[in-house]
Amino acid sequence: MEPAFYDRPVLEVAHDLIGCVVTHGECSGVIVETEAYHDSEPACHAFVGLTPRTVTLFGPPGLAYVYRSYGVHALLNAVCEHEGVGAAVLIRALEPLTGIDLMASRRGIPVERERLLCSGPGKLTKALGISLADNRCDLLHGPVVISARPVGWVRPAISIGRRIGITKAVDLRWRFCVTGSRFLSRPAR
DNA sequence: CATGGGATTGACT
DNA sequence: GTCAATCCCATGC
Repeated sequence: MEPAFYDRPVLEVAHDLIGCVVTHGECSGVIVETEAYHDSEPACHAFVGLTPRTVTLFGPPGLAYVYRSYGVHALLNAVCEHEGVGAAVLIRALEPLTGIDLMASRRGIPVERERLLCSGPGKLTKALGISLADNRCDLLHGPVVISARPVGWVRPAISIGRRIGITKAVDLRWRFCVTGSRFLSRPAR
């Protein structure tokens, strides 16, 4: 992945991250679901402006923004657009690729339930062992790395719909999914 | 300094 | 379908 990849409109990056690979240690998976967030709309944490929590979102593109959701789950985002703009792509689901046994043990479910290992933003961070300690890590160099689409994922069919689990700006169609994937947090509509 | 609200999940009815 | 868990941090007094 080139550094300039993330220095683009967040909707383009959210679309183009579909099919790319997230790796942490021996575990990896293909991104099958993303959502875009931008400081111009109220569902984005950066909507409130520059605070200790949102400095990462306004920082340089290509860094990870990892935050705790509902006091329980760590959620992984890729910071986008120029420094000074608060925008990021939420990684919402992966199709498991490597380290599946370790993912299953971290998730506490059998490997046979592959479809459920990374089918949600909180599930995938738990499966890959990603935590708040990975906040602000460089996604080009790790520990959390996002790399380009592998063979067979060069032209994924992508469906677009509304974002999930939010109460503001609910009508924006800023969610991107691999059409027909069994690994989504929820089916595309 | 106290309060309240989540970019969720899993257990349960 | 409902609901609690659990913690960071923005906001307001």
